[in-house]
Amino acid sequence: MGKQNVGITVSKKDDFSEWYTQVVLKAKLADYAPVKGLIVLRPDGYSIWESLRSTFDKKFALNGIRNGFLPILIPESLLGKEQKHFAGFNPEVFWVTHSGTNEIGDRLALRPTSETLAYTLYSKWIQSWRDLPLKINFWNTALRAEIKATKPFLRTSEFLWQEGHTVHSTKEEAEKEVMKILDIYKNTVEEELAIPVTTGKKSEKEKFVGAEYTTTMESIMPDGKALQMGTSHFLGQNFSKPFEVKFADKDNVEHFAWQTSWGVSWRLIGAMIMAHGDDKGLVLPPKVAPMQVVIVPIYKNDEGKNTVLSKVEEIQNKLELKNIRTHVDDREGMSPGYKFNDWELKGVPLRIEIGPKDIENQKIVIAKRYNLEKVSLSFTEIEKVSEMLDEIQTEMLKKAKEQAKNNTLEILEYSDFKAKIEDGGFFNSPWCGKLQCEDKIKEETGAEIRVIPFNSEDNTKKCIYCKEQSISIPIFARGY
RNA sequence: GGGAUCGUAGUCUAGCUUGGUAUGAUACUAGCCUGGGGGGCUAGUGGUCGCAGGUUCAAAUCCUGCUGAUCCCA
Repeated sequence: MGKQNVGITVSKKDDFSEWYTQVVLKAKLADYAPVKGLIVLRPDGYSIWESLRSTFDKKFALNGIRNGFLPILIPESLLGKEQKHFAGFNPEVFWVTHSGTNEIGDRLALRPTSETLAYTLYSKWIQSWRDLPLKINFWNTALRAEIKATKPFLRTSEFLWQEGHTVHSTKEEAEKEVMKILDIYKNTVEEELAIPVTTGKKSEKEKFVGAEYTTTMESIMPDGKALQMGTSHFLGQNFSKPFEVKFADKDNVEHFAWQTSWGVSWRLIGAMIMAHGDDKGLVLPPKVAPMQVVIVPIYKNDEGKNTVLSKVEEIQNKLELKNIRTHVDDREGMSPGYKFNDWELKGVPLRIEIGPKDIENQKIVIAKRYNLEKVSLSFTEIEKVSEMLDEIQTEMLKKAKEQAKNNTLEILEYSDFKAKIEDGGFFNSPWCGKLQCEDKIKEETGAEIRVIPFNSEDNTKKCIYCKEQSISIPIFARGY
């Protein structure tokens, strides 16, 4: 068997974009669908999504949020109820105009997001302060016709996500909810996917259309581009007014409610691929890996095979008792070397090798995917695999944090900004708060304000563009 | 939004200029040998050449339209 085209044929450093696409396809996470801009998730890709979903569901439940389901079609009359919101989404909406051969009068949108639909229903469901807070999350897909070149997980015309929509009786409670969700997002991404994020607010220019303000978490990818990892919006009463989401308070006065919406998508999978993968392929954080340990038995003849396989089964049972997701690669007719490369391409965190030599020495060989180290363990130390997985998870986050730190620069001079933007990275640069400067910087450098980190207010510096007094130090970067 | 490149077996590809039903590798199937880092030999399977139309006795090849992908720039 040749090695041509089986593995990743470019290096992550030299051709990041091609590298990414190859990893997605060759690790069998996803494939292209026969329609422009759409992808298909394969079991290994979907399994990662299911793992994230189950973690989020647990955390949402602890916060009093339950899951619901909304239909995919939204009548145009509803979608257009909040003007700014509609104007923002309209260019990328897919429309259903016919049922069979009959034209539909009020054409139907394939949901680009569900605010308008959800709030139409919320207005029916909410009458009293006793009905609040109302907190529902929806796991579904959203459709937005992408004009730009698409990329699996990062930009596709249909994407898997969750959208949460909550309603509160007070502004304070709603704002608190926005932050609670952002916190859940941050700790889940850091703990499960081992990707560090920076949280803060979006600028007025970049906020969600229809929101009072948008909070966000952003990450810097190894190629120096920023990726939005999730957003949590404070909607104020911008939707409750047009959609009449009203409630009678304890004093019997009718009030418009205060709302939030928030979402993360399968983009997180794309971020995980970029953050941790290497020239051999995918590297999965143990917590979300569909298989955490793969065992490759090695033997020369039937007799050796029986001895090895019975030991393999014993080890597999021990690991499974500790709830470690274990797979035995007993495929015939493939050399061990082929299997090693195959599992490395697919990013399985730990590989155990057992052959005649190991049986003789009462030991196994364990290879760690994230740093390609091999160590040996005696048969009596099998339970250490649990600790190794935890350690790998920790080390991966640590490594990603260092990477992010190296990609973050303090830039005070615009000439410096322009000179270094080609290499990418997060730039901490003072800003006066004016849209004009933000626009000019975007126009001249392609960089935008990705996030204004919490506690980044600073009026002691000069705006990177106009030199007037700064109000904060946002993070500028080119984005995906 | 602007530009460039490309679509031939699961994958990568030759052939296209100068029209004659497709080349090679790899993968896949079977058997034997192998087996601790992408194995060897032998014999097989697999393609309406992205889609639709046109020119022609004849189209992967020439023409038109459509569609999809990749990369670069704002």
